[in-house]
Amino acid sequence: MSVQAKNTRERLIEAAKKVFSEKGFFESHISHIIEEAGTARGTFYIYFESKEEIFKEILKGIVEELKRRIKPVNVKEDPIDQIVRNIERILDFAVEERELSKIILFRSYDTSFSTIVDEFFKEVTEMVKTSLEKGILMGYLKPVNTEIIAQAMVGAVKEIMKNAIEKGNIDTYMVAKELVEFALGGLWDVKGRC
Amino acid sequence: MSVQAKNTRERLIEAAKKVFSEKGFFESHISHIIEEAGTARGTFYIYFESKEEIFKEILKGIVEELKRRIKPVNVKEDPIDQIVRNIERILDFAVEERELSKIILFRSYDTSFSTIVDEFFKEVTEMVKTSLEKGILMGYLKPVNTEIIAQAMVGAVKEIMKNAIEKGNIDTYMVAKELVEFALGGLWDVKGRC
Amino acid sequence: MSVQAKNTRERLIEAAKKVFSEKGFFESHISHIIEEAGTARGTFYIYFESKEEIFKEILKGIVEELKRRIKPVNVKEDPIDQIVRNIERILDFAVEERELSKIILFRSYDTSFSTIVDEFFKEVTEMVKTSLEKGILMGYLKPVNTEIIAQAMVGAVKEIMKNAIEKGNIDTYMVAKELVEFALGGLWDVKGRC
Amino acid sequence: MSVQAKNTRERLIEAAKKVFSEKGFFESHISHIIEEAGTARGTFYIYFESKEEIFKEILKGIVEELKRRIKPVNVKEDPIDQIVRNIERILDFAVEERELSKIILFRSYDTSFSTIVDEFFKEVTEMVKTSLEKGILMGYLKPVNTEIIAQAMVGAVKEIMKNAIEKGNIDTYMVAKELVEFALGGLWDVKGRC
DNA sequence: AATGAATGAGTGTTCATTCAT
DNA sequence: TATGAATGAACACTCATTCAT
Repeated sequence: MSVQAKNTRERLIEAAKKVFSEKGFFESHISHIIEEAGTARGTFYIYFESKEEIFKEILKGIVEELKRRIKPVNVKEDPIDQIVRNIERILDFAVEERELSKIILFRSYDTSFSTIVDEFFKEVTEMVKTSLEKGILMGYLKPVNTEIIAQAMVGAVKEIMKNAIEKGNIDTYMVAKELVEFALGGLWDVKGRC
Repeated sequence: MSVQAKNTRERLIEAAKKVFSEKGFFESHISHIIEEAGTARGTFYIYFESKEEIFKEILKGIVEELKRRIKPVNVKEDPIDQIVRNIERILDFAVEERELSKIILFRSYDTSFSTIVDEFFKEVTEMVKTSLEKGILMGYLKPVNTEIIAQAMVGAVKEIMKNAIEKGNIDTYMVAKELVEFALGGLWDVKGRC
Repeated sequence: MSVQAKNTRERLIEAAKKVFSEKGFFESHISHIIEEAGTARGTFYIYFESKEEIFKEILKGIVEELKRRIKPVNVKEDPIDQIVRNIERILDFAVEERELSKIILFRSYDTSFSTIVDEFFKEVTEMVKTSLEKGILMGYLKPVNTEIIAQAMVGAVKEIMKNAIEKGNIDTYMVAKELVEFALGGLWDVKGRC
Repeated sequence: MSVQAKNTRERLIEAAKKVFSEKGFFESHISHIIEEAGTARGTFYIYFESKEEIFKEILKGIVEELKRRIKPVNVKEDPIDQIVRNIERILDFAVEERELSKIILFRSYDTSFSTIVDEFFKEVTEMVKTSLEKGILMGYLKPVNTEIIAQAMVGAVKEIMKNAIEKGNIDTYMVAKELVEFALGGLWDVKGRC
């Protein structure tokens, strides 16, 4: 694959990301992508077998990047801060890569692709659940229904991501911190209660 | 409109709900709907102007039903219990009307329809935000960033709904209660802290 | 056939005339006709076998009426005046029955119907041709190419009819006279020529 | 646009001319045109946006060609001969381009297209009217009702055109001359009258 | 590698006609 | 007679994909 070719492929991917993020899978047409990329119709099919393929590649890229941003919590440092940082990095992705984030959070895609995204969120939910269980076992956390609470927490972050995409420039660290504090401390004002 | 006609229309709506919930808007075709309903092609167009129209009607129905299930919290009774009941009713919808719930939570639809659903969730978020502000003012709740927390809570319920749809028979009251307790009390085990 | 029935049939015919005159054959739909007539869909098919049939009936009615208005020229009275009167009556039809006239002069219809109208105009052309031949034989008229001139005269009247339909209230006798005088005397100003 | 493309487009136009001339606008279907042209369905839509578009293009072409054949009468040469030549060229069009002529003179088309053709004939009528007025002012022609006579003359030529289309090979110069002589001299045999 | 003209299966939609009530 | 719900063949148009150059 020559440099030129690599450029063409890259151009198509970038174009597709833009188009998919604006219109979703179904309302994006090959004509939109090649027009945006400035290539001919046939050129698209040199690099990609189908519309499905390029979409899947983009989708997998998004999921990989998101996974990369979630780092396992180690015991050497403050676990709470590590969780905040993980959420911060996820929100950063929403802000930095608005187009890509839109694709998985706002835009519609073929039922057959859902597994890719759903799988990812399920994995994350499982991770959170395991962490909660650990925290409970260690006596730090209340003995909650970990499955439910894990789902709730993932749903919460997703929704905040959506808002981050729309708002654009938010203080992701602050938001992540607020979220974690809320999850840990809850809403009750306990000042005078103990 | 005769009884027949009402039945036919109803049959088409029911068929469409099923088809849309399985395939989403784009991959659902008129042929699928009429086959499911057992009517002729032309019959569909007696009752609906287009595929868009019937989808919109179904979407609006879902949103209306969800709104109906969210009752304003009054001061005469325990507010916490009322919130739990609201969430319970929403989760009940996910369990009772799995197909309809799938449409708005899992399936893809035309960008032009998103507003209907998005508007609804924005309204709910706004409601939650206002409630939080009231609780803070009355000194019951901590002074949190109400916008962020409201979004987080709505996202949490959405995610739990998704799980309810998939799981099928869950104890919605218990789940709602768990969720509210988590939101109020947080995760920190405070037994020995005060 | 009861009186009621006759009324229904008549109502459908009148409605069809109006609709056909506005939209032509192809863009007129059964729904337009029954809406205008205030009958049910099925009622239409009690009285007419098809859209074609009712159109044909109307078309034939128009042609019959036009034929009725063209009276053979007799030798007892001034032949020129009789011709003027014939043309006047044709133009009167255009003015009195604008809708019907529109159908044959402006609106589009199925190729299979053209014969009905074309036949009529051909007959008229033949009549004019025969008259011209007679006039030439009797020495009143110049020895022209009767076929060409007959066609020209029929075409002239058709075009004047179209104008009569559009203008609405014109002095049809005057126009008919002007036309005949032109045909007989031509345009050359011969005042000083003989 | 490549040579191929131009050929394909041309082929479609030629096919459409043939089909439209045989069936009129409404009874011509895309399938007829592409079958005649020997292209695939989609190919049609590469070159034309819709059935309406290709029809309009053809219609406009006809009107343009007809306009091209009507040359303004100049004073340097015999005006009568120039008029004869104009009519001759119009009749030549009917003979040379029978298919195209059929489209505007015999075949049915959407009401929305009529303006294109009507406009043309109105323009021509206006031209004739102005010429008549000039002739009257210059004392060559009798003071007739120019509007009526102009219409009559246009209608006459239209009808002769129709005949030319059907007959096929006629002496267009002779017919044009006959027509003009008739218009100028009328039918009265004036041999013994002055 | 790159092009872009050509393809054709597949969509939504229309509308004259039928028929049970 | 009258109704109007139901029918389905037929139509214009779309768009992912192919392939000769």
